Amino acid sequence: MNEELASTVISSHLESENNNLELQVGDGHLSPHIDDEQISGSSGNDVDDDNDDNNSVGKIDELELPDHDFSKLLDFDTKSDDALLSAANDLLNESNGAESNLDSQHTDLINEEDQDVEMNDSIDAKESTAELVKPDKDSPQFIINEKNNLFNRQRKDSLTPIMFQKHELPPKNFSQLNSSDPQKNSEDSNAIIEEQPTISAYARLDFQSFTFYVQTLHVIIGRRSENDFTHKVDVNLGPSKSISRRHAQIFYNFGTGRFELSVIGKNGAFIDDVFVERGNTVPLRNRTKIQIGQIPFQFILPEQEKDKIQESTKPSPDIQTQKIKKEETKTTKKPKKATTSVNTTPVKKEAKSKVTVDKIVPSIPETPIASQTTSTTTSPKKKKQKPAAPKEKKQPKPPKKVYTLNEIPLEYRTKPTFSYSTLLTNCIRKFSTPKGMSLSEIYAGIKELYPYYEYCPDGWQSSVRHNLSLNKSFKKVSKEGKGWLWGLDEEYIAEREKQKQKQAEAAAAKAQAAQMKLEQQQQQRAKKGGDTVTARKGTASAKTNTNKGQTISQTLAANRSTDKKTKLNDQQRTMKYLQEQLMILTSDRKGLSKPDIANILTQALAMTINQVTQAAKTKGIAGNPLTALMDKNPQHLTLILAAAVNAATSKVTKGKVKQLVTMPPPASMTPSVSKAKATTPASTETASKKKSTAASSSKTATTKASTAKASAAKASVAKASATKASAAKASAAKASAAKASATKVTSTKSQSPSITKSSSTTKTAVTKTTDSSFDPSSLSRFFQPKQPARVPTPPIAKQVVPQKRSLSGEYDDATDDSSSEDESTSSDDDDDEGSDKDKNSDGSTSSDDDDDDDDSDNDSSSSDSDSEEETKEEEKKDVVGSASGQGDNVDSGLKTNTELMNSAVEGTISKSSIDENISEVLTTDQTAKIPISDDTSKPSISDDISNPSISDDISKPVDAIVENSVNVGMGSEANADDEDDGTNIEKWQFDNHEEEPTWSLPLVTADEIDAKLDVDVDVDMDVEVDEKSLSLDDKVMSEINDGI
DNA sequence: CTTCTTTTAAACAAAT
DNA sequence: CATTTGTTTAAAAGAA
Ligand SMILES: [Mg+2]
Repeated sequence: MNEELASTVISSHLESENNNLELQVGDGHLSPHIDDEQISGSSGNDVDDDNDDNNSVGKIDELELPDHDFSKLLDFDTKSDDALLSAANDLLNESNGAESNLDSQHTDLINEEDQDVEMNDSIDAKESTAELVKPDKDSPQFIINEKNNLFNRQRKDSLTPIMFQKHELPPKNFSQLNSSDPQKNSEDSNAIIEEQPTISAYARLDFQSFTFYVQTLHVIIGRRSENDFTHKVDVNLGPSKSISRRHAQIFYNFGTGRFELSVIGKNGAFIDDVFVERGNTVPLRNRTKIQIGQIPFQFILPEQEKDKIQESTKPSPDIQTQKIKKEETKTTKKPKKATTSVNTTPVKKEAKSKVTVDKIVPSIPETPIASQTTSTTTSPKKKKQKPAAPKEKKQPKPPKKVYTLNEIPLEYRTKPTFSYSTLLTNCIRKFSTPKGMSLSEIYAGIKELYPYYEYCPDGWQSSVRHNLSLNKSFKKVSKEGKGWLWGLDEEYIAEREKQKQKQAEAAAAKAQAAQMKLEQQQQQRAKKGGDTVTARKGTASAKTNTNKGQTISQTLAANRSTDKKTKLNDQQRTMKYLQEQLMILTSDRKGLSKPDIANILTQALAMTINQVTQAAKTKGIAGNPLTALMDKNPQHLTLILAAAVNAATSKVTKGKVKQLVTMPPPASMTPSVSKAKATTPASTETASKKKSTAASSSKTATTKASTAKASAAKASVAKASATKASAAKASAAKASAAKASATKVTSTKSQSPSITKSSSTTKTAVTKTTDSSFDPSSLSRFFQPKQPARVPTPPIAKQVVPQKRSLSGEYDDATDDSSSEDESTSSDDDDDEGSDKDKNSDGSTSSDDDDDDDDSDNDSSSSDSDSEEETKEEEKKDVVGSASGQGDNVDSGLKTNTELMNSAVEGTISKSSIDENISEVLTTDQTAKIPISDDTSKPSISDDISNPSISDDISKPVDAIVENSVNVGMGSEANADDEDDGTNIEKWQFDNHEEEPTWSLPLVTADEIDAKLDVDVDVDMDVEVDEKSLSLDDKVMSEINDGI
């Protein structure tokens, strides 16, 4: 039933769109009569009406989609499409369709979604229309009322197809929805897509993964799950419950002559980073940032952007908006004259002329922040203002802020490579009191240790919980109000380590033995003369193939080199990492042409390599410094890369563009690794918790006192970090990431991660502070640690992060299922008094306990019954056999980042000799070219790449090497779609790039690079680098030295 | 291609 | 009634 309708509607829409396209002309102004049309209009097809409206109104412009301009918002790959589609259709699974959508990129399908929706609604449409339009009612209230009616309106916008490329229609959607005649739909859509070169619309909404064209004067934005046919929305933000079915609407206010957005949803929205409560209406300016739920997008008005683009890369001019707030909302109502009427929708011509902006709006003269943007380090100002606004006293839940790339300090944009178990171990070691740490404290601790987690979405917390419960290394030490205080099971950890080592050794021995054998065999063969080349088939595993039948030389190489191999791999890994980071850093091309970008990237890479190498040499450090740096402290590397990119940029553009990448304030970055970081975000939640009754609090307090020692220790640590933080901040106004936290930091510090519950009074105060200062939610979806959306994406998939995970593995034995056994076995002492204890716990806990427990679970959840069934099964836990790994010593044991780093460095260094390193580096340099261009030069396959013959390489021509490296760096796909130019480029690692654009390599040859380095670049390097990179290097170096 | 580890998500239960 | 906190189970991605 619905399906049929749907199909019909869709087709009609499509047609209509075509019409629109044709219509393009656009008359220009918005004439009042339009209203009439709209109101009266819409009989039958909504669509038609819409079109009419458009026509009458005149659509202003055609937007071409200069993707590059909006590179941030638009670029990227197809996969997203799939995601969207799936989300749209149904896939609840994907769950936050929103998120997945966002993450993914590219064209949208929303249209389709819309269509669906529309269909459903189509019926209702008519009446709604009437209301909408009435110009008079600008007032928000009015609007709101309308909403109540829900169903009604239907105007939809067009869907524009945007470019689309590859993604063919998603069969799924259509098939599902319109079983009736998928073909038709598909065809239509295709047709449209192809045909339309430009799109007529009043404005557009740029989402991360798609673009919505506003082609009607009223657009409803909200939530809608697939099966929900009760209402329709023009822009479907996915199933997330945090978004109301009708969360916001964008409409044209004839009175003020501009588009405005009314927030209808319960949870409000962020407009230019300012929280706007439900019921308020705010004017939309070009590039106004909007965030609803977890979905950020931007309102874009047509205009000629080209020029601007360059200058103001930054999309957000926000500040004023903030001020606007409610008051402004009111402004809407202001009577204003017709004269300006058109402005908002600046038709190219008319708009310009008319645009007298409005005095009405106070905002305008903002400082040209945008322009400064790059140069000034940007960050400071932005911070998030949200704290102020969002804090409503009411119940409304504090929405979470999603950070935008630019809002996140460079250092914290990349996910730490540590596994969660390592993260937890480090965190607990650092902050835990003997009694353990509560979950919230752990969260806070991790954020403090690794600020990355401050800015990313909260998915990681789920992983943390998962690890705590599943991994035996973590045990419940004592109970706290609601949950448990977690601690480390040192014994368990120790044992595990042992086993591992054993295994490792065994493996190593084994490997050696194997090699020996092989060697012998080969030698024999050689003698016989049977060494004819057996081409190596590529078994991927390096070792394996190496051994397998290879030439003697190869064999030899293999033998001597475990090192070599690793080195080579390291090198590849490093190059890959560097390339990826560069792509990430330069995601915003700022209008530069490909050749320029290619040039810049190439030079930047060369500079970075050169710089780091030099520094290392100076310091007399051996080993491939780049690899060491990458492993040890990627943040620094990123900074260096950023500096190099900027240096290269200004060089290439001859000063036109000084900063392609936003640099965080120098001071801020300096933070020594070893120490705790300044920013302490922390316990946001605490607030809620505090509620603890006075009694309890008092108890706690007591507890604390008793525990003093532990807490004291903690406190000290915390404070230390705090102090540093504050100092740092003070020194440099950097503002960057740190932001508001200053106050907060202190407060937090005092609390330190652990304290949450304790200090009652103090706590409250503290908590408050915390709240105001910090706001963890918000626009961050850009990056995020998580895996790609679980969309059914087929092949693709690339790994973003080059870094290797710590394979060693710390987890546990994990999976052991028979938890029961262990417990029983381990026996610890259990205590069962559980229930009693719990009750008392609060009280008793506070007092003593001391050692008391170790208890492993027991009471609470333990399901003993179950245990019975399972028998031990394979117990072997101890034995464990996993094999492989040689992993050296695992880091699990490591405590501090510093330690980790040091250890890493040592290892690296020890292996290689200086000379070799240098040579390697050089080689790398040559490799340095970064290809840019979309076409698919050719797909290189990972497999092939995987095992390049190493030993031989030396002799090999540079070219070969280059190829390898290149391949490694970027993914290639066979069929590329070209189409967009600037559009795709890179994406956040978080996004998981599935497919990377394929780059062809135009580039510079090794010689060229050398030349550049020698001549121009060098100079630049010195200049630019001195301050930033160099300083960084020094630090790094010093650390390295220390380590050594 | 299979196995093992780790990460992400979700569904649920319990406690607040 | 909404959140937290914990357990479990799946599935997907990576490394071996
Ligand atoms: Mg555990």
